[in-house]
Amino acid sequence: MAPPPAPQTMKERILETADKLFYLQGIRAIGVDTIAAEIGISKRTLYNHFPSKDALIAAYLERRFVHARSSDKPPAEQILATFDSLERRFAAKDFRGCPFVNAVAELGPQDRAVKKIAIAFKESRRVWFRDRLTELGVADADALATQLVLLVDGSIAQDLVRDDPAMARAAKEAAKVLLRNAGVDVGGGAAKGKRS
Amino acid sequence: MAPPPAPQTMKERILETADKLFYLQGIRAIGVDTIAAEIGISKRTLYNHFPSKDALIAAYLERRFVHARSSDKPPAEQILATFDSLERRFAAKDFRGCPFVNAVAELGPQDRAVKKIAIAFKESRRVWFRDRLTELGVADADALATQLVLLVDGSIAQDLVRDDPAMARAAKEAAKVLLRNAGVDVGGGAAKGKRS
DNA sequence: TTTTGGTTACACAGACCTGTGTAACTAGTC
DNA sequence: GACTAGTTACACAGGTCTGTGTAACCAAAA
Repeated sequence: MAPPPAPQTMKERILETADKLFYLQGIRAIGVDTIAAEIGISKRTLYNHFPSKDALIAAYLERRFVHARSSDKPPAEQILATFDSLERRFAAKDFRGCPFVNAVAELGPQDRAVKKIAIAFKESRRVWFRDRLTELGVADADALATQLVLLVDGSIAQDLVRDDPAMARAAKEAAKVLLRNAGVDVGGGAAKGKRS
Repeated sequence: MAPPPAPQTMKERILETADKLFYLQGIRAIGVDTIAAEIGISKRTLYNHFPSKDALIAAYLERRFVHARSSDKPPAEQILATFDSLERRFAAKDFRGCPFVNAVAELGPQDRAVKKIAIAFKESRRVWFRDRLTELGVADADALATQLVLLVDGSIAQDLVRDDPAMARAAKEAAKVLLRNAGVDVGGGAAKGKRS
């Protein structure tokens, strides 16, 4: 269960450090010198592993692209658990928004490569939601999945500027309403009614 | 009603151009040289009007901070119209996300000044929603207002990476469900039920 | 006309950036 | 021991950036 003692390769160490600095401080704000210095290697070594900073940026984003997995818990629970995990991440003080959105924001629209992977990531999450909703027998799973990712990305953006983990809880409450409205049982009463 | 023929001041011309370039290409991506060149003035003139690039950035964000006004239309309509206007803006090809979120994303967390104005903007929009909801007699206007801004920011983030104006429509549909759930009449049937 | 305020052209300091070139060093391997 | 692969230190080219200094210029006001 514990990952192997990790005889971490040089490439991995570079990526790990680039990840930390790029994500926390911004891609444009960090030079390759800084990354090399942080690890304690020479800039030359870094360039021996990555042909350019662009390649390093691409690898950084690829590495951030973790595909969500589905557990054996009930789909509705899985969906709502997404927002709980979001809240935990917001509470951590090394959270700084969605790396893909940030990358698109700071690298601009002309960087096709970055945009492509960002789109892929967003779509993968939407599909994950959709599949869970389909399992639940929701009629228009596609539309509802889109609405759920809006709540996810909205809470991320809000937390980025406000540093308020409660945004995740607000998103979860909204998600519950949307799910109930689609006929999904999420506990705590039927669709309508502001009773208590 | 029409604004005066605008004997635009130098300062205004600089701000206007800075706005266009900062917003479309990114704050870090644009140098003061570029802005001056675009207007056809010397860099010296620019620095005669703004003491530093930071000051220009601050002024750029201040200028973007337009307070939403409320019309005399019914509050529910006003709320939903927000998403229509969002969709129109998404469709325009010079839309590139929320300038405040983008600024925070690319300038990093240490830039207190930028973060402050970004927070103020986000909060002003939340308050606008809340006030409309209070007019409607919604019980927990605060909570619902937060959920609505999540939908707004979520659709903006999604459109930024996907260039898909339909995100605004999806947000609007979700907003309708949330409003109905709070007892607001938004036309098209009562709260629950997927009847057509 | 003279003065004055804003402007221009242009050079430049000082910093930082990406990326390369090179010679020396330090393992491990045959 | 000899060979090899990866690494290091370091200089440097060539570019960009912010911000300043300076002398000339131009137009409108006094």
